[in-house]
Amino acid sequence: MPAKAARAANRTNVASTKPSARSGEAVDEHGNSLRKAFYEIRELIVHGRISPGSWIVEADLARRLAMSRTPVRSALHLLQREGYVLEHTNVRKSRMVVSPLTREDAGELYSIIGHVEGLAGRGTARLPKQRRMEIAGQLKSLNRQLRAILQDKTPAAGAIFDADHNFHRLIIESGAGPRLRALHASIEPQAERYWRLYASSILNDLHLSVAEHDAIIDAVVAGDPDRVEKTLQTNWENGCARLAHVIEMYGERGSW
Amino acid sequence: MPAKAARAANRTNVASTKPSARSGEAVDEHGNSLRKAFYEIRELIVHGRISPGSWIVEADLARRLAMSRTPVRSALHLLQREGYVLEHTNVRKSRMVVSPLTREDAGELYSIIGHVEGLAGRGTARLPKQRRMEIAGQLKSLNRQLRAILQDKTPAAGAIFDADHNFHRLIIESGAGPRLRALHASIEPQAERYWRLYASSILNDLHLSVAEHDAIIDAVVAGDPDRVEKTLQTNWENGCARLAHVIEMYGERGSW
DNA sequence: AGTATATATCTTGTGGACAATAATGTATAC
DNA sequence: GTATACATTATTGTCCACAAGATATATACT
Repeated sequence: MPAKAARAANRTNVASTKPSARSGEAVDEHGNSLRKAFYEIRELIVHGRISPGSWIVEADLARRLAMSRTPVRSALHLLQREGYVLEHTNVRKSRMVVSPLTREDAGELYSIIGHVEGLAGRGTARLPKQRRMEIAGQLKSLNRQLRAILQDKTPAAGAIFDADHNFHRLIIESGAGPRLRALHASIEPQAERYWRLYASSILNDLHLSVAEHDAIIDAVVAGDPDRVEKTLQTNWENGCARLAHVIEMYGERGSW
Repeated sequence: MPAKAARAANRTNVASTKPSARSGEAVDEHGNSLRKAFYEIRELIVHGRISPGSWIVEADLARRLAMSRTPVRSALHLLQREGYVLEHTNVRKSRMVVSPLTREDAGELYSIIGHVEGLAGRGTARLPKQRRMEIAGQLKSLNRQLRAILQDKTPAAGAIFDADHNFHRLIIESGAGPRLRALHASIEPQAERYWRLYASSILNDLHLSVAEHDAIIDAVVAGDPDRVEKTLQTNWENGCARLAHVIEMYGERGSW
């Protein structure tokens, strides 16, 4: 009776092979699996290591992340709620797939981000003048960086992304409250998915975005909430248009 | 495939003695616990049955909802990410509390909702004329309802809330894509928390909101995205101001 | 009494067992 | 050869046991 034996063994807690942390090792500490699962899976999706539209199996991910299904499962639910993953709508049994990348979705996503950042930008614009100048200085520096990278004959997509990302992040950090910040943090990486996939094709148009950044900086200096909001929205809107063009050319991913 | 072997061995399973569903009973079906937990807990929080700032214990909730801790736990994580619940930031051990209601949070929340709805409103404003007129008709009807209720000498807070809610929901449904809709669905109930708590004190000022609705309707009829967005934002902004006043008077809940 | 330490208790975090359901494959009847 | 019933496998959903951390309580010592 293997089953009974196994069960009994279980209960008496022979405990076998304790995973207890050894002396010096930087072992995964207890209590971080869910976080880890969330960020790692998100990373996998954002970086396209799991392709859009593909089929997710909890057990596979669990094995890959060297943990049990429990935290993986929770992480997937979080990711679902945030839009990284879709639930293939069978009643009472959720089949999860990586959200596909489509032109339509990109449009909605970008406009949401534009508005969220626009709202944050209003906050930034209302800061005291001194603080605003300080921020404008940093923004200028970041934009200079961006320009410099773009002038390279072989610009590294990663570096460009980081600079652009930092530019926008600075605005969020300085002008948004906790809620808005969380919202941005949950949505923004989804734009990165599109960026990464089509980056190479967008690079040529990127000087346009840099120019738009200048307009944003001017508006921050002026301390004009409406203008900051507007210029930010425009930046995302145009970014979306540039992206849409590329998607049109190369096709969507994972939607079939 | 070692997994397979293990599974096969497992399968001896004598077990039974099962809580299997009886013939006719409307037994809770397998596969809906998480959903149920999420909505029920959210409901408890929104309705104030668990007071703001109070201390959540997974096991208690699990007992209350007649299920195990697992789905409750997942639901709490979702609610945390959406802002209904806060993690008392001890590293690697999350103590969860119901988010307190504060003036500051209300401000941020309302402005986010205003902008989200504003964006949806832009979508509504861009619909073909015929559809817009149809929607405007329904909006007018809802606003008439609202006016009627307000004229009662003993207006029922619930009815008012529902009418107002439907008004805004119609705009979302008609003008927002799936992402924006989901976003709204996750944020909006949090405004309801404030509403429910301070409802009685706001009732007097509510005719102002009704007037603002008229401006929204006009803008929809005109098909002017900027104006629809603006009027919606104004509606929420003013709502927030009215609320802030009351919070100032009666104090915050759960922040100490 | 007051403080510090040990102990008990409560709560959360994770893994894994099992149950339920969907998908797939196989055999059988016709 | 096809279609239907049946068996098998793959995968998700829930529960429970136990471990790790906190918090509260009791005890010892000065």
